[in-house]
Amino acid sequence: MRPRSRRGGGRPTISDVARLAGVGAITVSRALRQPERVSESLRTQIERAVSELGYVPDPNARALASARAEVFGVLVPSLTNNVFAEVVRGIYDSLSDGPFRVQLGNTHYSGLEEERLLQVFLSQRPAALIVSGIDQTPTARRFLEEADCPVVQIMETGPDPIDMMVGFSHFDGGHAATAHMIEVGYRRIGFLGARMDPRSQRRLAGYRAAMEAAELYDPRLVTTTPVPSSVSLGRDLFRHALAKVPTLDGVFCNNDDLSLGVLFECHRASIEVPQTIGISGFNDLDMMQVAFPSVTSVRTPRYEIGRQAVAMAKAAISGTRPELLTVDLGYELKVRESTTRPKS
Amino acid sequence: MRPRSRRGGGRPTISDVARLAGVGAITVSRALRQPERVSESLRTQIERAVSELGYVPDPNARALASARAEVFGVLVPSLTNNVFAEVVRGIYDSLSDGPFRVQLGNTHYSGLEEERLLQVFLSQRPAALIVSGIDQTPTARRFLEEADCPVVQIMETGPDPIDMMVGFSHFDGGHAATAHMIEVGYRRIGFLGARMDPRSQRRLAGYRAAMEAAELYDPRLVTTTPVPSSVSLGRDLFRHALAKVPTLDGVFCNNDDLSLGVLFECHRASIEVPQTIGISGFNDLDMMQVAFPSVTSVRTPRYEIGRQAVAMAKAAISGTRPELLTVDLGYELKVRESTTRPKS
DNA sequence: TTGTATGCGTTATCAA
DNA sequence: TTGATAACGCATACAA
Repeated sequence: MRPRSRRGGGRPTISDVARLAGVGAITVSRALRQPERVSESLRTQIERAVSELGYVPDPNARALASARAEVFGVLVPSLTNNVFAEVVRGIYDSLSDGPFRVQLGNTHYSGLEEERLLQVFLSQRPAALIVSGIDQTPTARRFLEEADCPVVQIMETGPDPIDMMVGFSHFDGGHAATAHMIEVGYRRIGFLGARMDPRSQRRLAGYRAAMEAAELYDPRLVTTTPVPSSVSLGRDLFRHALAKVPTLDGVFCNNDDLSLGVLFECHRASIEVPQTIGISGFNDLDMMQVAFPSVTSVRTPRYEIGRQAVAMAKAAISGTRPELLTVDLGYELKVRESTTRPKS
Repeated sequence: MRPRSRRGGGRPTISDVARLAGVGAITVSRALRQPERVSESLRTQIERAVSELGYVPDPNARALASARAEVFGVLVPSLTNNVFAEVVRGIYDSLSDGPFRVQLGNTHYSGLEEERLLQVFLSQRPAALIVSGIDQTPTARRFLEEADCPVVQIMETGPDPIDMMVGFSHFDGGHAATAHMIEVGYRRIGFLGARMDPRSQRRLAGYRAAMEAAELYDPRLVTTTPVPSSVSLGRDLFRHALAKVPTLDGVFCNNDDLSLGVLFECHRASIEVPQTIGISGFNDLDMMQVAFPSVTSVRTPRYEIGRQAVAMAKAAISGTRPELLTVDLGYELKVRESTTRPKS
């Protein structure tokens, strides 16, 4: 029985490995992190000793000694919103094979909460930070600028990046969906929006630009609420919109929860889709193509955003900063049955 | 300019605070963790020094010195499945006000992956571990038993807990939904199941028990696949089931993605719900009550499971182990339009 | 209630 | 290529 130290739980340490392999502790450390800088004979001995003892490095000690934790700090506004769940999944999938852990924070769409979490994250000296959106508070932005690690802003692209960016244009996405509806003949197209965070605002701006270009814009067509999005809210907003504008012949929804709510309400009220009302959504959840009628939506590359953000951060960590610091992954308008009708 | 140490990034340390406050470092340490054990005068001075310097404790150094990281390790099989996203949200919400961080791991429904992640997590000496399900591999179970921290198994309850448990009976939930459908007059009730993880299996067992009790069980009524669940898969499974058993008059779906797929397919194929086909789901996603027709489902307390798991772990950490080591949070059958029809 | 000495497990530094 | 030494920043043990 090897003697147990006073406080440790008796787990083998790097010294135990060194002793068993007959080398210095620092050589073990190197063999683990930069195998190519250790002679093959020693490396083999060390590997044997490691597996014999079942040695696992202590990440805390490692972080303390190297002044750098192998942690990616990730800040998202919601954990349950499928969009961010997919982003987070992309991040985890890209990180699972390496040494990096993930530190996830839920800002609840609050800038102050983001500041607070940033401070907590920073205290660990993370290897990289991934934050959602481009509208950080001045304080949060300062934290990020002084962070001494790669920073990736995700979901959107825009001018004046803190460091790196991966996303797409919400304005363009909103514009494309709206322009499509106009193109196929809808005229009184309402905008339904919940939460109205900065990205929702830009989708609305895209909608408005398209409507104004066609001289169809009417403020009464816009129905928004700061309330968090949900399917039931989609139903409610639609009812409001219809009450306000009985001649409504289409809706562009801020996201697919809302569009699903609209679809169900149309069924319930026997409103024909796409004949009487056309529906476009945003994000293109899996179910939109299965719905009946299938729902037109703007497909957003959320999983890919997570992967790309990690790839860029990893590159920056390893010294080779990506040539492109801002990556626009685009979107794709998926035209489906809910907006398929003869031009009128 | 205070002299910067060789490696540190120049952040103030506990010694800096101690010097400024004119006390020993250990007193600062105590003032931060156990304020009541430090005299009020010193405490005030220390607090002033802390905020003046902008001191934030280094969690890595703290973990190293105390042989205990303020981290909750959380293992879930999926990040995007709304059920687990809600559980995770409950966990984060319960932990956001304290010193604990969350270390999240995605096992992808793989026992081996769970073992691997457990080893990674354990290397940090977490304050507590929360794992999904009660069917850990023998190796994973051994890791957990030797973990030297509170362990909570979530989602299900069952005999032989490793330590603590929070969940509900999936068998009972499946039984209740099926019994309800039988009760209101459905006879040829199919079971649709995807993924078929252990919890799905137990829902199936509940279905089978109810069907057998009514002498309605027929193996041809059961349609399952190991493929991950999705709305489109619900549609496909339903088509298969209908092809196999044309007399089908109802389906109990393993989860609400599937039931939504069934609902849409019924719309598309002009199959009347609930008259021709009755539908029951599982989990009761928000949208089920908005769907048309609204869908009967078994409501599961997933957010609450996350909160309760954290509460129990916190209690155990602070020495006061909960009197009840296994908590059954139950479920609730929500009867809606999709199974509302006169008895036949 | 407060402080001193020491150790936590690892890596950076510098020399061999 | 390898190793001895000294941090890293904090908490434990023990003494005052």
